[in-house]
Amino acid sequence: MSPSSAAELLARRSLVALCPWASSGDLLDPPAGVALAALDGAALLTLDEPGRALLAAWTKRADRVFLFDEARPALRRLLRAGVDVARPACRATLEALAEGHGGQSESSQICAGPHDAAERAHKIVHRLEGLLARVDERGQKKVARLECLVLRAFAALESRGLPIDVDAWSRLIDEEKQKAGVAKEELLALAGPHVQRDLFGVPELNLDADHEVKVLLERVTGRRLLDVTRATLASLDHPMARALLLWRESNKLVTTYGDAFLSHVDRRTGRIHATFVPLGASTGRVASRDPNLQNLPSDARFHRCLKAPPGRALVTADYATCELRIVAELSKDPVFLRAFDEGQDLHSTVAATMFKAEVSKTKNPELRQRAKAINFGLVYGMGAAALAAQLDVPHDEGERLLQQYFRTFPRIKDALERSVETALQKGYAETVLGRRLFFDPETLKGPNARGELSRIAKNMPIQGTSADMTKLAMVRVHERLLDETKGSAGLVNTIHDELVVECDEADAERVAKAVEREMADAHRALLQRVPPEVEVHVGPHWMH
DNA sequence: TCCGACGGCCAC
DNA sequence: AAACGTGGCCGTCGGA
Repeated sequence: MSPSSAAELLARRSLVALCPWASSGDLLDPPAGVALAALDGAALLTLDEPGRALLAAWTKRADRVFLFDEARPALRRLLRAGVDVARPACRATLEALAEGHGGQSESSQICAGPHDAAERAHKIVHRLEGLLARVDERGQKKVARLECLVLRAFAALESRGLPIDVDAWSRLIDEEKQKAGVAKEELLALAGPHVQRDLFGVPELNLDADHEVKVLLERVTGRRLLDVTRATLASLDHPMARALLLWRESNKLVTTYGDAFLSHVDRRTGRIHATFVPLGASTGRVASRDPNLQNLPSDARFHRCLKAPPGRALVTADYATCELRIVAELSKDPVFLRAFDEGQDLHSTVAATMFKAEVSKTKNPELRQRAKAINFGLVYGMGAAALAAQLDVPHDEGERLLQQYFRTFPRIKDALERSVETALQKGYAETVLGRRLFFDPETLKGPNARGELSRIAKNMPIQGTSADMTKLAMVRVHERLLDETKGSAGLVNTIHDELVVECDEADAERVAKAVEREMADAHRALLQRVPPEVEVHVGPHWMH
């Protein structure tokens, strides 16, 4: 088939399936060509210059939808060829929403050649109607629209990559190696003869082997241990436990964020091109891997290494107290709403209301701490035991606090219970956008199933609505920055309720305003009652 | 060489 | 730690 038949197809049809083929598995390499398919015809297009220009002219249009088998990797490849798809649709995404499971669809590899690509394009375009009907049956049409649109932003984000100062980062890791060594020496000195040494005096102790550590600590302290987690070790109040904790802290940084992490810095771009899985979590949250860019140490030393190149800047923007604002919106609790309307410190207000005392960050801070623990815990469907543990008070005190909380804020109790009711009656929990988490009837027959369902049903609408909001914000921010900066500015990371954008230094203030505005508008599109609060920082590096 | 389960721990 | 939600990565362990 000739380019002219591709041109004809693209002009004629507003929905076209598009499957790229490529010889390399590298997402930084552009595809060799694409297969196009509509219900009434098909064409192949090699991505040499005339083909590329033809395709790019059609894909950028808002009145043309391009259906992919797996959109995100395909969009990444196309971006490397200078082809941006404004309105992608994704078979795998729709499938996930129709099936009600997460996003790790059986990874359909890139097509090796035009034949495979043509076959796949034909297949998906003919299956689309049925697939959309199943999505609709599940009530996930609006969610599907957002999930498809946001793939463009994710592809661009992955393709752009996160900038990092590898040398500065490596120096931090070296420091941590040093600290880990010191901590281990300290620990060995404290252990003395309790640790065996081989012929050459090398201690036979593997601090990574929890069982060895447990045996050693039990011997030295004379106490029985249930486990060797941080909390247990801290409660021992023993110098050897403290040395072990210091070793763990540094060793964690060395193993997880050292060479293993830096191996993901791309040779060519010097940046990190992680994989983002938009439906990676059952709640609608995004997952990130290879590497995970959503659990980098919050330590400012590390954030300072995530640095824009010379002449460039990073804009960091996050939704302040996002989940508690969602709780306020869902419950319409007057105290919560008023606190947000008036810009009060919510934890202080909650503490003052439930304890009938004056509370601020400096006045009666222990009451504020209690309120804060409950505020966060309620988002997770926390029980009295967990609260008591968190606050280090007796169980009945935890019970009492929780009761007092729900007596003071009955609408919050009602809202949480409504979620559980819906889950039991309809079989799913739901976000503000209408994203649903369907409960598997099989797994709900276990003895602890009721409690688990209850916690998930309470948490999902909150966590999931936050995800709805951030994804909507990503779509808006991505489009706005394309319009305003012609692609010089763009997203480089997203962490649940935070966006990181890279731009020219000269544009930074304007970009910051645009990001703030789009995030606030995304909030308002979902939550009508509670006001948004977006915190924005501009700097040479990631600020949080 | 790979796999999965597990304990532990990083993030929100 | 815990009857506190969502993830991913590390190392060990036991097994193919």
